[in-house]
Amino acid sequence: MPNSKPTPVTMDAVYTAPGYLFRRMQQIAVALFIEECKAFDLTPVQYAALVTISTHPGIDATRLSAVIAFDRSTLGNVIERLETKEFIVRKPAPEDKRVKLLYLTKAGASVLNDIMPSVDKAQARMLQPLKPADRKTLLSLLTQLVDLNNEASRVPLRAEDALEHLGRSG
Amino acid sequence: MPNSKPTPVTMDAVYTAPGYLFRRMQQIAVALFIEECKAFDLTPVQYAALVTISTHPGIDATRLSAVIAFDRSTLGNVIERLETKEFIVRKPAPEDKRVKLLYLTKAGASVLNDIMPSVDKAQARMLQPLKPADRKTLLSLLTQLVDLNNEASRVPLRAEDALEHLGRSG
DNA sequence: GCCATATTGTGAGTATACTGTCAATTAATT
DNA sequence: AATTAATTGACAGTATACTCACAATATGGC
Repeated sequence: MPNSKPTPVTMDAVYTAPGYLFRRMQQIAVALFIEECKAFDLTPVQYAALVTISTHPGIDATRLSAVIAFDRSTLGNVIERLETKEFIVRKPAPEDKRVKLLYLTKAGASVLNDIMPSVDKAQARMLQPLKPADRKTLLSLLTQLVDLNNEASRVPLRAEDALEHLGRSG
Repeated sequence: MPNSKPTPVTMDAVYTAPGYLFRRMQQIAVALFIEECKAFDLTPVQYAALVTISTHPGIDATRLSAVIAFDRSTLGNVIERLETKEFIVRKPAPEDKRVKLLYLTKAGASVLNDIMPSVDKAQARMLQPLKPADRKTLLSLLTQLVDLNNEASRVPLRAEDALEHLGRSG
């Protein structure tokens, strides 16, 4: 062993690290989504928010952030942009003056309906290079890993059922 | 009006989408890295840049961005922060007045050496919830997928070998 | 009823991650 | 050699994604 550097660092320290691979796949996933959905002027996060408001009409921002595992502060900006595009509206909650409830507009429901095929296409393209069996394996492992690591993230996912017990009716 | 019957949207449109899972894992990966490495004041991206400058002393910003698949504009800010922390230095290239070459400082080499165990710990924690065999499977599939989807990302990875032909010596 | 505590939305601040554009400089073409 | 191309680093702008902090409001303990 020739004695020169303290630690022989190679690029493998980057390329084989799971964190690096997750970052790359996130980059690729966003790029494919934007490419397929460019006609709709919606980002992946805005799409997720829109879906959730569609399935949970009248949800508030804090609960929305928990349902899609999204930071509350960041979500404020996302909501603002969706409101500017007139895809959603904010209405003050009658029983709690702090809360603003979120609803889809007709335009929001329409764009959500129309964008679906493009979203599906983008999602399919992400896994397309793999063999079908490998796609299933990867999705299964990823789903497990995200679930088992849920508490490790700064903004853990709190699914809909759990939310009902966290609210005012707890 | 093409659609009289709107598609019944469920949260599965979000939760089972590969793009959503990749975003969650990226969130989790960053959170674990920051947690394990908080003593070193380095982000995952800054770490990757530092490793690459260590293995490629005198690399310039454009080439660095290609080697870690990182946007050139974003990288400018990353480099600036690493310079402020005095982990790297920028030196003007003698043969090309546009180029600034990047080198580790002693403090940079030191922090890179010291942070390694914490980085390894963070990387291990990301996959820890899976069985060892599943970890290998996931890593293998992820590596394949990132490689096969390389051109889909906005900033494709251009590995070191390819770079030598893109440079001045082509 | 009152006070400590918690929640909600919001704001500032930092750090990716991308799109453009731009001037300075270098390389390629004629 | 002179015009054109391409490259480099920098800047502005947008959008996540997180931190901490704050005022307004609501809740629970007493």
